[in-house]
This record gives sequence, structure tokens and C-alpha cells, in this order.
Amino acid sequence: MIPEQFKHIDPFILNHLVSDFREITTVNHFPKHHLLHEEGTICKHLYFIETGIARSFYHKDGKDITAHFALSNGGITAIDSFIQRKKSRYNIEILEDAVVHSMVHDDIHALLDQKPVYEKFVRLFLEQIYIDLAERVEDLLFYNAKERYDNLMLKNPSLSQRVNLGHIASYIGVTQETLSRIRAQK
Amino acid sequence: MIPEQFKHIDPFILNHLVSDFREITTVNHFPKHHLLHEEGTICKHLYFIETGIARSFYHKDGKDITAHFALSNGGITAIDSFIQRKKSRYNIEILEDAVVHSMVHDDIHALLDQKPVYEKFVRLFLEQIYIDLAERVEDLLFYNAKERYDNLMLKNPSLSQRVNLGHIASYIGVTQETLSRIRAQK
DNA sequence: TTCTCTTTTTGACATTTGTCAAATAGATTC
DNA sequence: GAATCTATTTGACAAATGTCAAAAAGAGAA
Repeated sequence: MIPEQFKHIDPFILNHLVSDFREITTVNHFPKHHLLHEEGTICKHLYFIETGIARSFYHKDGKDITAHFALSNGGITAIDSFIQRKKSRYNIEILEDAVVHSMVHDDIHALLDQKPVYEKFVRLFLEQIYIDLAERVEDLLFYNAKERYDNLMLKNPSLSQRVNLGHIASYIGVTQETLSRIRAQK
Repeated sequence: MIPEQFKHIDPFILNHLVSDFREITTVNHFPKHHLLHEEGTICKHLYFIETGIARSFYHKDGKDITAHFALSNGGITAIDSFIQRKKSRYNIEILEDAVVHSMVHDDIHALLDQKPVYEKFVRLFLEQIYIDLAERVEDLLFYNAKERYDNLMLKNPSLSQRVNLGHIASYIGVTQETLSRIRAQK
């Protein structure tokens, strides 16, 4: 349950870190279709999915576009709002009944101010999600629709059975008709 | 010269921070075409451009793809390698004679270990570049070639006169012929 | 200036992906 | 199981972008 990039952190600090963060974490169960966050409001929570699936999405010309999927052990928030403390354009929706751990923005920052040694933990976390996002950019620049779909399926094989075609299509930047044809042709 | 997101940091700490980071920074002048970093090697430096332009790029099917442009006050590194300490697929090239400030990875981390209070500075930096990258993903998912070009020109109006068409084209994910036609049609 | 090299533009055509409408398949409720 | 939703697939065609080849324009060197 301890992510790869934290294995070099002093185990003593890590122990404290885990228990300190656990103290500001609450666990809830949410049903499918529940909105964890709604656009136009400031997102105060960082969520981690224990079981189930969530996605963040936003609207463009009436259509909705999936920005991110979070499966088991994945984190999700309205990142623009969470970082910059302004109204978000994202929604966060539960796609499959989920057990969700959540932390409040202010609690995280109070903890970081109190124990700056934990900043390193946050840095490693940010570095990881930055690398992931950079891969996504590369994916969009380099690969055609079929390749992008295949890449996503390699990373998350269960996704195709668990979420709507349309959500996956918008995530990889194609229409759902195109994705349907891509699936058909193999 | 102090970025927006640091204005809420204690000025006393910020003063020390600036002088401490200055101590591990060296300044060089590099001519056009100079390679700051070559693919296949581990990138040990974080660069900041004072004047001039640099770009990072990598290869795909013989073509090269621009991943990032750094203009005045912009930072650049082979991010995959710098964070994960492994061989990079990126090159970094000077496009216009440049004055470059550089810090060595190990010096940065030694400084952070010595003064963990600076981790917050790094976090804010990472948050900022994450937001920038998220905008880029949105740009690629939402907008067509002409819109992506216009968006880039809004952010960096000088770019079109200063760097090759082909570099800009690969950055926004189109061929240079397409970009040439986009430019012609206005 | 002339020659050469590099970059940009243009043309003709191919391929990929999008759009709109309708048909089919799958799920859910009564 | 029938009726009703919702999700997915299919067809016909349109629009955007890519490919390849060649021409034109621009930049630098002799």
C-alpha cells in the first residue's frame, strides 16, 4: 500500500507520516453516480479510491470530457481548484460503488506547516503525477486513436468492461463512434 | 523576478532561499545549436533561461517532436530523467544564443535535505508546472490545429518569429505543412 | 552577386476522424 | 416478458489533417 517512490524515505518518519495523515483522513462509501465534486465550486478535498472507480470530467460544447480516471489506490481531485484555490471547471463522479478516503485541503496544509518534513512526501507525489501527465501529453502527440486506446488498455485492462464507451472515448480524445469502430476492427 | 506563487512565503525564508539557491547556481552563455542535454544520458541539471530560447525534444520515427519551449525566465530539463534518475529520451537544444542558469540535481537535493523548509518552494514550483501541463492536455483534447496554434501564440507571441515552423508544428501536434497552411489562411 | 543550403509554401491526393441519423443491443422497471 | 431507457454499433458522407513531391523564398558563404 506504500507507493514505490516512498520506499527511500526514513521508515521512522514514514510511520509518523502515515499515522498523521490517517488522522486527517475520513473514509466513506459512495454509490454509483454520486458527485464527489461539482463544477463552479472550490474543491476542498483530495480523494483516494480504495475500491470502485471515479472520474473527473468537464464540459465543452455540451459534451463532457473525461480528464482522469481513478481506480483502486488512485487519487483524484479537481486539480486546478485544489492547487489554485479557485472555482473548478471539473466535476468528479463515482462510476462504480466506491470506498473513498478523503482529506481536506486545509488539514493537509496545516499538517505541512506543522511538520515541513512531510513536504518531501508531497513533492514525491507531485513528481509522480507530473510524470504520468507528461506521458499523457506524449500519448496525445504521438499516437493515433487506436494506439491511444491500446495504450490505455495496457495500463488499465479492466477499464473497458467497467466504464462507458463514451467516457473512455473522451479520455483518449475521440468520439464514441470512432472508438466503437476501433474496437470492432480487431 | 520572484514568481507569483512565492509571494506568500515568509520574506525572511525567501531571502535565505534565494541566496542559498544562488550558491548552487552557475551561469553560462551558450550559442545557438548547442546541446544542453543529449538523449540516452541521465540529466543532472535543471536549467533556467535568462535570455534566448531552448527547447526539449525527442525522436519518433525519424522525426523530432518538441516537448517544451523555454523562453526568458522559463525553466527546462529532461524531466523524466531529472525526476526518475534514469536515461532520458529527451534532448535539450539552444535555439537562440542564451544565458542559462543551471543547478545540479544532487546539489538541489542536498540543499533540500539540509533545509527541508525549502521543500515548500519546490512543491509550489511543481504545482505550477503541473497546472501548465494540464492545460496542455486540455489544449490537445479540445482544440483543433488552428486553435492550438492561436493559443500558443497568445501565450508566446514572439515564438513565431523566433523559432522554426517545424518545431512549433510538432509542439502543437501537426505536420509543418498543415501549420504552414494554417498561417496562410488568415 | 551568385551559389548553396535550409526553411517554408503549395498542389494533388490519401487517410483518419467527425457528424448526423438510424438501427441494434443491453439493462431496468413494471 | 413487455415496455422503456440507455449504451453501443453501423452506414453514408463531410471535414480535418497527413503524405509525398516539387516549387518558392530566405539565409549564409564564397
